[in-house]
Amino acid sequence: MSAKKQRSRLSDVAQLAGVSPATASLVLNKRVTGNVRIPPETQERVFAAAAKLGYVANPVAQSLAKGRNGLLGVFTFEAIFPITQRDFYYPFLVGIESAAETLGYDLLLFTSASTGDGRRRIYRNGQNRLRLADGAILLGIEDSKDELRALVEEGYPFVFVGRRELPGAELSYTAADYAGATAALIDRIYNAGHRRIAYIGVDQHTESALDRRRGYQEGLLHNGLTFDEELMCLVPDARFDQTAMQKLLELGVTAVVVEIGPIISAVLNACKEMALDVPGDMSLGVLGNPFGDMEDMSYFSGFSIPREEMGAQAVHLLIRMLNENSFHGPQRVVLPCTPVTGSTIAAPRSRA
Amino acid sequence: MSAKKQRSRLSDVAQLAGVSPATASLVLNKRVTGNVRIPPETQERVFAAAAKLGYVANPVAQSLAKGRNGLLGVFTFEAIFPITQRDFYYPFLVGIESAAETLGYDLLLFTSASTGDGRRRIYRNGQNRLRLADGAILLGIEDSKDELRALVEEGYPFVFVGRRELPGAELSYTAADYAGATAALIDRIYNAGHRRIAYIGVDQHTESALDRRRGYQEGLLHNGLTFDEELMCLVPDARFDQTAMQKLLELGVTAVVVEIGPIISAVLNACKEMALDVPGDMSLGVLGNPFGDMEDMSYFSGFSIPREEMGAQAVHLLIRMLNENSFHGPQRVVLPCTPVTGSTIAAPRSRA
DNA sequence: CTGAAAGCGCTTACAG
DNA sequence: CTGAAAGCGCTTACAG
Repeated sequence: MSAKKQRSRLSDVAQLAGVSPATASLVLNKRVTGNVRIPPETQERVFAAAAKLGYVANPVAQSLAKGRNGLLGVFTFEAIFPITQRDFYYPFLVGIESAAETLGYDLLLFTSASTGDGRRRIYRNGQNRLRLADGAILLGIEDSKDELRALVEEGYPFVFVGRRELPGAELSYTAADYAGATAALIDRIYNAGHRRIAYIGVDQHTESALDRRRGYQEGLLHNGLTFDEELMCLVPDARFDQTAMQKLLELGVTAVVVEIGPIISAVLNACKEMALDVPGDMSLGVLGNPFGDMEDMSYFSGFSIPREEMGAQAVHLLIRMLNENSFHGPQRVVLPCTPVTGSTIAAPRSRA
Repeated sequence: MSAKKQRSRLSDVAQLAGVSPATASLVLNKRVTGNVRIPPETQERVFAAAAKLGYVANPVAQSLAKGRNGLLGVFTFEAIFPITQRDFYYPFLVGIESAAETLGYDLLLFTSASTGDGRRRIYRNGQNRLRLADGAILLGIEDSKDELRALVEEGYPFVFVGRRELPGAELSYTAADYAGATAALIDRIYNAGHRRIAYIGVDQHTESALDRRRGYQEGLLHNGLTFDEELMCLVPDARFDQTAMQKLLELGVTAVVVEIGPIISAVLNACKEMALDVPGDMSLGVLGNPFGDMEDMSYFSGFSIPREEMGAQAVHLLIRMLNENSFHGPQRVVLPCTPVTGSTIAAPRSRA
């Protein structure tokens, strides 16, 4: 086995071709346009020398000299390929990868930033490792607002997949229009004949949850219904049980909209245990498509989240930001969700 | 919005602390051990200066100076996050990611190398883009032997996930022991009472297919059965039909082992159409677990491929190669497969 | 104990 | 048309 060959450098090529490194660089990077004019025969010599030496530019050196390297970072606050919830990042990554491929960028996955507890950190002893890439796409549920804020303050270009708001520091993101989609779902439920529509969610206040709740209220208002605090049902964990359902029934509820996640199972279980037929006795709207769900054959009525598109748009946004010379403020894209017909919404048995 | 802040450099920190860049570098990188001795108060000043300026080292410059960058490349010959066959790379990536995380490396996904036809190339106009990373993990079905050979000749450190043989150029890989697992499966089928065991596969000659066929022959021999050319059934695409099955029955076959892929469905269909009970009339061994299959609840009897482990071991191997100063020849790891009991192997109805 | 200097391998104005 | 030079931001022997 031969020892590792000594890699040839630009200067080797230049020397062999009898030109300066500057000229070799120009030729090899095809910058011979406009004011720069190198005789074809000189160019030939450079190309021949490069070919003969098997020359390949050192991308790290190029990065340092040029100030950018064509790398797009991907940072997730949780392991990117989880074994348990394997579908979580997948659709986003499909979109990210395909956009990166189209635009000719490579992806840098930050996997080294483990904290040992399953979470990941952007800053490690003050160092922002993301800077290895020209900019980054961030994803994750358990994001750290502190780190995001530091990133914004540092002026590092990044796009979050999902709406994220930081008091006092605005960031760029691609998001799904949960509010609009939820309001539209309320419309559908209203049009099916329902007048008492409850909201069931978890006791958490992420941006996307807030959007859904806002959409719920807007949907009610829009249809001339009044928002009833008692119908807004936020439970810790997925603790929705028969008691809770009984209370809703007594309040005249004939339809519920439910956030995605384990809470859906809890609601279905409660219905089953109480012998409530879905959608006969209780219509059910789901506020997003569960992960891994094939939207075209979904049992649940609701809407699907454009996850791939969110990923792809994040890449486009980021690259646009990188190509701008000056900072134009945070960039945002809000994408519509697709209604999913499903079979869990029907007319109420008896109109209120 | 404030304009992007001017990033502070090491020299800024050094100046503010009243030391040379060299000293600042030493302190910041915690290289003050052994012969290097810097008074605590000086160190304090450096740290204070760095904190005050919000200094973050430029990883690109560090890479250039150090000669390596802590990046592990991941190159797939097909899109890494396929929409259709979404499970293909997934288990490997789980292993790769988790090993990279453990060992503190970041992953560089080469997504820019599209050829437009769904395939990807390592070399683009002579440039090996993989060199952005210190070394790379390669995966893929439709690998290009030419590119692999060029990579070996170039001395670029890489590990293939899956056995790959190149005449005249040896490469490093992690593989599953298909031969051993197949032979062991033949043992199980033999022990269930079968004496005429056919092999059904596709008309392709990948390394892993050859391994399985070799294992089949070894398994037969090992049990005192003779290899019968007629029982080796290699069909183009997944074209296994009733005619083919009929022929096997006439040859006295009571059990078949089948390569993974669409061919399994073809075999099952043929059985169904001919009203052959599995495993009553025909026992079935599957040579690997289909992608996305949960091995602990598999219907199919056979074995499962240690895909995650293959990915993780590839990372370990690669890093070992990178840390060696001299080249020690190709590194290889062959991992055992896990038997899967399943319910498609039973005693033949009538012993031959 | 710490600084000056060279070097990592490129690119990019700037001269001529 | 092309070269010499400076510079990208670090690290690492080498002196002292």
